Amino acid sequence: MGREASFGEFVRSCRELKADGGEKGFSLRKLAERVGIEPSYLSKIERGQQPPPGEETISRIAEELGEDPDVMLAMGGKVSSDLLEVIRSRPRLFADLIRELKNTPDKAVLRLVREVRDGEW
Amino acid sequence: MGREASFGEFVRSCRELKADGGEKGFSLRKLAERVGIEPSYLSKIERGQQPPPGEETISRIAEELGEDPDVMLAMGGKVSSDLLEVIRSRPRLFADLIRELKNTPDKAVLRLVREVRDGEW
DNA sequence: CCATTTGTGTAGTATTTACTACACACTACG
DNA sequence: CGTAGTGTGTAGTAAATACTACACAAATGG
Repeated sequence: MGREASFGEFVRSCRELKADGGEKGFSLRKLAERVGIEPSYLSKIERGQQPPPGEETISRIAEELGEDPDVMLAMGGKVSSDLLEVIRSRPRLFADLIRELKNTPDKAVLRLVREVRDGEW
Repeated sequence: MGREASFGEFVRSCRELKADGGEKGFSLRKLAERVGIEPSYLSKIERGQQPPPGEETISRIAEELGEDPDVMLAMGGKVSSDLLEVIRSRPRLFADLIRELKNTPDKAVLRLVREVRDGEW
């Protein structure tokens, strides 16, 4: 129940911030409509009464709320399927890399990302 | 049907190699017993008539056949849950890294893995 | 030739996932 | 005051997931 609740709480707080922030159109019902799900379903999700929805739905919620889809997916206990695809294409390589980086501090990983991006090798 | 079939074919060929290689105890039934599933189920999986089994079962099959679990999971269209856990713990970091590495050649990724392992930073 | 072992066919099932549909009560506002 | 919009409760469902149980026919082996 822990993860479901925190996911829902996060969605709700994001939505209420948007709503209070003058940007109208973020009542529970409006968000549900924009995302394409039933209001009652979203209500249950926000209160942790229902587990987080599917990947597509989480991504659409994140998009509507201006949040990072990967972060929101993570809170929902999922990982974007395009990332899974990358891993599955070269499982040995990525399994090793990710396990190696498991206990590596953020800073070092971040540096690695930049190294790769800038092609410093 | 493509992925399911190739997964099954791979399992079958591994098993038959083991069986023909003198190492007894790798008939379909024996493997099924060792893994803890019904023979008929394994039979259908090997022939691609049934989609690949769950993560735990795939891992046990790989273990029994002396194959790499990550590779076998990948063939079954899955990614080990411990890797997912690592990604979910720092989604922004790992999402960026993995997408960055999507089109990076094996050699370069491998070098990265070694760099991390040897702590060259 | 009889018992065992082998792979396979058929017919299910329990659980999880990812939702919908509709009715209800409360509040707000014009 | 009514009506529009708000969140929520109840009661479902279709499809996917991950299997089991049992029976059968062909091959194998002592």
